[in-house]
Amino acid sequence: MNLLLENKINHTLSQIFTQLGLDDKYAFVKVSDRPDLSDFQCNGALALAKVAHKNPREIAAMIAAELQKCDFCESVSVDGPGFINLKLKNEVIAQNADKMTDDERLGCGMVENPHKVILDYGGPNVAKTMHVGHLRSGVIGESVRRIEKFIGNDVIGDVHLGDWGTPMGQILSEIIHQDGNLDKVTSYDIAQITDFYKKANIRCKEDEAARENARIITAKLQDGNEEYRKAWQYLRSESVKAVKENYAQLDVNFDLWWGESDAHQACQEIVKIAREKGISERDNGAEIIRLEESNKPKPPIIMVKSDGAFGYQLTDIATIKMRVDDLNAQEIVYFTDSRQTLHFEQVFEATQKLGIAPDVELQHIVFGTVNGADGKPFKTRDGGVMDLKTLIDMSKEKVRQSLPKPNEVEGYGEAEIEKLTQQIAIAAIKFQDLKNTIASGYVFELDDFAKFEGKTGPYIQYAIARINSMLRKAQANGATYADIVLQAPEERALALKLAQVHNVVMRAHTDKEPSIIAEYTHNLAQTFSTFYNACPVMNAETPQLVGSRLKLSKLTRDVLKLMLDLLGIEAPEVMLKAENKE
RNA sequence: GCGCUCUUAGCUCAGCAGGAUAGAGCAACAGCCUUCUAAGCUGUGGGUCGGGCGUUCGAAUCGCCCAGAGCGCGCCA
Repeated sequence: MNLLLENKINHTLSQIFTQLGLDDKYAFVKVSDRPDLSDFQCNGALALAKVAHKNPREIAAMIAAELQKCDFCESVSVDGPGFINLKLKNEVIAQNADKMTDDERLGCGMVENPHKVILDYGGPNVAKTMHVGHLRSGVIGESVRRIEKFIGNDVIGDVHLGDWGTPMGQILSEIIHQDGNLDKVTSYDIAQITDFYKKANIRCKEDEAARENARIITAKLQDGNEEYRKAWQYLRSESVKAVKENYAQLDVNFDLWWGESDAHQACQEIVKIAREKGISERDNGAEIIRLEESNKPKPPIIMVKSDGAFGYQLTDIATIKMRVDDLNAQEIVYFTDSRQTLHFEQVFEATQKLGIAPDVELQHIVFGTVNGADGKPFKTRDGGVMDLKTLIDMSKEKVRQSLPKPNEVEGYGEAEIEKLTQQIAIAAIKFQDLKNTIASGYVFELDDFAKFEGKTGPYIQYAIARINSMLRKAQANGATYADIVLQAPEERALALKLAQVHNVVMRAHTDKEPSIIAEYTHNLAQTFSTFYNACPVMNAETPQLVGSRLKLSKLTRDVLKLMLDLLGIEAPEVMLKAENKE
């Protein structure tokens, strides 16, 4: 496959560096910080000068002189303390865009050595309502799953349901507390189940005896008590149903619906391995694994609690073993908020001590919590958490107001309008989340999720819809595509922006950072809008120019759609507007 | 008490393997619909990059100190 612009430059640069006897690790360009001076810049001379104690401008001049000879540069200059600025020939950028059009991957490469990666995201719990706090993990995980798949990795998304801890005992004990037994369990719907859970939670917080009782039931459940198992099974399946509905709305998908309970068997194996390796010990009735205590002391892993139940770290360790043994995982990535940092440090260290996942890369991607205006994890005005469904409904209602009523527009009845509403509302919600870098928490502004202007999902969908409309008209007029030529600065800027797509996707992949794609997508849509405003397409001066701009627009549309797809966002064919909308 | 993370424009956030004039969206203000969807475009104003010291030719970016905020610290998950 032909190298795309930026890679082609890097490749050439690398050859030049080697030829000059310079360390080629600095042989790369980045998109210029000074678009007035250049398309790309290389800061390598500055870094090299530092280690070699030489004049950066001299080194830069040497490199620039060689670069001068290559066939793709319009101009090469050394500026400031030693920046190498290069401007590309218009034809080179144009040809690059043409090549992208011919490629079904739009110029995006794949990884050289694909491997098997398990993504652990979502993590909803049985009997707990899904709220806005669950949004991030699911939405980010889904996007990373798509990115990994696209670049060629064999990826499995696992929801890793929270279905096995003390909360299970709590809810069972609460039902028994209220009903006297578990006979009526199978008649309860999800609303009642979550209600039981809430009450169980409150009672266990206040009442020592209730806590103790829940603990006993948990242990019995895990031990295989048939009555408890049956009731639990039902609660689990009802919860999964509700969770699936929520995720379906958001278009968040999983390949596996494993839960903590599935690791039960493997937990016992881990305990055995730990004993054989002599790394476990008894402590106050519990069985533990001690961890590093000198440099950065960590509390030990409590494998088996003094009441006989397995600790939750053990469940995660056992799950790693299963993923390695049964799924041949080579990389496992967890997506949780920052509160679990220590937990995963413990789990990873213990996994290493146990030797159950040699050569497997374990990674914990930490994201900040979704916060309210007070900087604390988001709560609604009445102090509760807002559930996911409410959020989605609010966004949908806002979208509905901006759309025509069913059958106001020909071909758009109830079903079509509903689908449009769904697509736009979900785009607004997901993009609002994905545009933030993973690591930082963000403040949840309810209004932002129903905003469609500026850096939002609908803004990008709108750009796509306009191009679609243009392409439809072009087809009706019998216009055809032609080789891309770049005359106006706006079309040059657009073609140059398009050339970045491969690197953007690769960066999003290595950093596991969908926001890089979100940022780029918005930027590309913006660049297109500027072009669209400045350069008439259908009414361009010559048929050749019409064809060129048409092709450039179509390429933009395809890249935007691909990017949205990698974010897990759909692009509707059209964006309709309500009559009364200004 | 110990540890981790954060503090950039009025608001929400980028930028951080040191580098040229610190960016975007929102909000504010001024323009642009008899030509391809105005959910759009163009322009203006707005910043002691929490504070201080240091390393460096050069610091939002690296180090130390201080202040403020959040989170976590063996039987909850």
